Amino acid sequence: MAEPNQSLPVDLFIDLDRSGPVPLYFQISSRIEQAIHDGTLPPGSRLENEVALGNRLGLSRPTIRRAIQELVDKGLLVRRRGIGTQVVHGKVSRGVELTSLYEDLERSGQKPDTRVLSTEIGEADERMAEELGVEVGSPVLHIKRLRSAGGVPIAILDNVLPADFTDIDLGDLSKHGLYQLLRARGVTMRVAKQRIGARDATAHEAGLLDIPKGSAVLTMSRTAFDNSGRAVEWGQHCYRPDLYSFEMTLVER
Amino acid sequence: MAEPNQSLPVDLFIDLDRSGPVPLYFQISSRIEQAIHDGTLPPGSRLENEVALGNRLGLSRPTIRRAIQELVDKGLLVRRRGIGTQVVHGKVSRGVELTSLYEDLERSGQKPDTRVLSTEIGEADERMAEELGVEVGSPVLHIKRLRSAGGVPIAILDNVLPADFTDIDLGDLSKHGLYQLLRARGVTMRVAKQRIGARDATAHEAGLLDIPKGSAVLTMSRTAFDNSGRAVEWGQHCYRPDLYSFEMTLVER
DNA sequence: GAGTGGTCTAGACCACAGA
DNA sequence: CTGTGGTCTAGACCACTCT
Repeated sequence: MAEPNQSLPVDLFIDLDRSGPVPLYFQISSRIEQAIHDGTLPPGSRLENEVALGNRLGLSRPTIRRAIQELVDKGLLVRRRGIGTQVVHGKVSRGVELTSLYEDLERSGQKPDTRVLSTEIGEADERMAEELGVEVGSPVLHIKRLRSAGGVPIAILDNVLPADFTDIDLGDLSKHGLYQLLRARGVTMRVAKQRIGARDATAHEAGLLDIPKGSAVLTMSRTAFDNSGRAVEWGQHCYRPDLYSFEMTLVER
Repeated sequence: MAEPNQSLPVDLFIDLDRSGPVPLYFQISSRIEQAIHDGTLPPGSRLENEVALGNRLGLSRPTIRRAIQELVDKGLLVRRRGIGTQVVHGKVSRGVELTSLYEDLERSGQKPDTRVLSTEIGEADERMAEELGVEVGSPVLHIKRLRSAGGVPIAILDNVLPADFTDIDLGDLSKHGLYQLLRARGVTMRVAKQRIGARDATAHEAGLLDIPKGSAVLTMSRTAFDNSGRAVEWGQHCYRPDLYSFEMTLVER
């Protein structure tokens, strides 16, 4: 009863698109992920071994391996040498991908809303210079926003951007996310380093977030880098802890 | 000045061990990581292209690719098609691997210390059953601990383990970490799903953590799975926010 | 011994960026 | 056009787990 299922065929492996832009390994991993989410591959069940899967699909083993590895990295599958590949137990099957309650609100029809508190072009102080990797005193764009959903305040967003972005269209900030605007300018985020913590809210923060003075806020500070490795944004955010949390999956490497 | 360095040779690629148990791609990625941390490869500098690197080291391209990919996943390198591979800017080079201030304390000589508050073998309630993937009413081991460093309380740890571990040696809990004990029993953690949040401390928690009643605590709840995909542990922890935070690196996939 | 994943090779063609 | 990373093939040998 420890290993309830033998290897499953998973018939849904027809119609691979070899000419389109979608990589084969991605097509495979998507199909397997779908099979896990809809219960075709229940928790604990074993996958076919890599070689057999490759033969049956007419693909080479490295391609199959990469497809499976994608799902191992996502925390959906577990592999053991000499044993095989199994689906992870737990309510993994659905809903665990969400990163925050904010997205829950967004999905449930609550429209996110942003109020720009202030924008200012100033000079980088020591801390900003360090975080962004620029010279002290170089021009930076400092943005403070209040993010709400369904009329309820959720987070205070404090961001600093290097000189290149001082000409950003500030009017768009109330309509689009900062990352959305940067992407529209051709910037693609690739790496972010962040720290999550907590502290008591200041009186000002408590007022903005509509919570009792001195109660807890969840904090996150993050520096993001684009695809050339250059710092693009440094943000210090604080969230209403009853409306926001961070969810993640860790995989042993 | 945007691209300050051309590709660097990085001479330190001799003495590869082809017979030992350490994979070649790991030997390569370790050497590159070392070169980044000691400044041989400064932020923004470009690596040699994959083919040239492979030829010079006498390795195939897939092996080189895998080595580089390891560091891309760690957030140390960034790749662009048609451009090349570059070292990420920022103080990335060192010190960002630490996961928490707790480890800072540990490194600075403050010995971590654990006090077992209570251990109890009980029946799984609905929540525990759901998190651990066991039947409601099945036996579970419930452990509560207080973790300190240098005599200062840092975290309250509340853990629930399934039936298999009810015979764990509870005396060891004050001397070793829970994960350490599980590993000694042959259990290897592979996947963990966790949620980080914040809230006001209860009076009881405030007393244990030696903080003012009602001030903020950082919370983390986690379910861990072993290499067969089975849930092994469910924990609900709360931390003193002035002594603990979570640091992580995100990479766009 | 049989079956599995882990590693590695030596090529190939393609998509994209820049001069 | 050249140079780069992204994908893919068709094999090979090894280490590990279980029977």
